Amino acid sequence: MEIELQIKMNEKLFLRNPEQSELGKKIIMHSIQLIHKNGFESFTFKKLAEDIGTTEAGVYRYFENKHRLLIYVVAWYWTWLEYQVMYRTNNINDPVIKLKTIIKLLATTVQDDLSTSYVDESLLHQIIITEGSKTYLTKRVSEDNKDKLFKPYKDLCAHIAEIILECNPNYYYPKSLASTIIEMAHIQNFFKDHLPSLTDFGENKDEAGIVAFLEDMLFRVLK
Amino acid sequence: MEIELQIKMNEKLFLRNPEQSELGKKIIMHSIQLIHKNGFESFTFKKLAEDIGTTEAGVYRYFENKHRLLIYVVAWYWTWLEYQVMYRTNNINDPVIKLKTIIKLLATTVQDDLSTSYVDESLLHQIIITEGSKTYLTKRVSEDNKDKLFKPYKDLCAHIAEIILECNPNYYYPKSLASTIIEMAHIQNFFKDHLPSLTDFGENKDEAGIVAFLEDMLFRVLK
DNA sequence: CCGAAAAGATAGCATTACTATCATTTATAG
DNA sequence: CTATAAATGATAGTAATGCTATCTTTTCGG
Repeated sequence: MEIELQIKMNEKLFLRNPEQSELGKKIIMHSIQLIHKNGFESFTFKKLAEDIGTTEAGVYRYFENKHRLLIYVVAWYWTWLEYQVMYRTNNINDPVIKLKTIIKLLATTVQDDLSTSYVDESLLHQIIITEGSKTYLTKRVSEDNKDKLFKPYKDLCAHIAEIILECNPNYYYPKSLASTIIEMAHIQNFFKDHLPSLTDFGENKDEAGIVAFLEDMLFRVLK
Repeated sequence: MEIELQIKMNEKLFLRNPEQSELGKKIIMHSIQLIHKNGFESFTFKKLAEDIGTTEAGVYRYFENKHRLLIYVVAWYWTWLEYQVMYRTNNINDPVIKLKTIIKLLATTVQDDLSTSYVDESLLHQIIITEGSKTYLTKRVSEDNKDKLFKPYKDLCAHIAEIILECNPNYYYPKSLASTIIEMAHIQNFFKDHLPSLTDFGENKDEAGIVAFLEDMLFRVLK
């Protein structure tokens, strides 16, 4: 039996639900490819439409603008990752093992999850690393936050903070430590590939060093 | 005697040196104000020119484009901060006190330094928090890095890494820990103000909580 | 098979991100 | 003090971007 993983997205993120039509899924799929390839700055609805074989107006029927689309795919990723976290830490009691699992999920290139046919999670992971913070580093952040556009990220952060408290109930900054781990899993990855002198990891090495660094940091802090 | 602090900038950052003319200084000053006010995305050379009372073409004579101008002001800030760090940790022997001083400089709203007349460092600090990472989160990062545009940031990071090693010569990830402290000083500030549930600091509180969190983290890691 | 919804096709418009040109002002060297 | 080079101002123009509008055709559900 094949199982399609359906992720329910905040309705404010789109004008028409892209999961409910072929064109919508194409928009998501090709957006991920194009943003990954050329970066978010040079990504336009015109180029996307040409890539898909539809028109600019067609894309605008699904998303208000490219920033909303970015928030959509990023929120999709966080929701998917939260699901992965739940799935893989289910039945585990030791919070230390849970946290190690989470760090690996955050910092390691995910393999494409076949149960979500039109989303390539490994490309998406790269997009999150480079473009993820651009979703909130705007003048609109407070309005977007009121519309709950960042809820998946915040949920994951809260979830990690809880496990941190399981590990050490007296630790004073669980949420900041959680957001630090999340952000650093990405930033250290970016630095490793593009500005390696800001890290202790060689450029050609894989993410194992980052995982080791984050684990070391996290568990030293939680002692 | 008045002392003007002159910061020598990488020549690749500009077409004509903005420090050497009135118009150039106005460009820097008003850029900082405009980017701070409306955000980098809505900042254009047209608006800047109108603000100053010159023309778009006039601004283009100094900077290739707005991204270069952003890198310029961000690099300026890092150079200036490195100077502050040197100045304030000079004569201090204890690396713990040095690191505490640095954390305070990184995370706390700086007061406007009068020895740099056309730059408002407190506005600049806010810009670094919100826009700083956009300087390198691009497809051009490697070319820009080859042109040494990020050298001031990297120098500061290396400097902090050295002090970390003074603190604990056996610590294995000094550079990654340094970049983590730098980045988190900003990101936790942004989260505190705009997405407070990702932190343990109330929105109306000052940066003292962030300083405490970073110190706690850093010295637990370095034990 | 009908009506509604979605998609396609095309047009248009204000803004952005530049480049080019030429006239005028300002600085500076002889 | 003038010649002249450099910097600035003024204006124009162009391709791309970020949309909105409208009208037609296709698709789909009842």
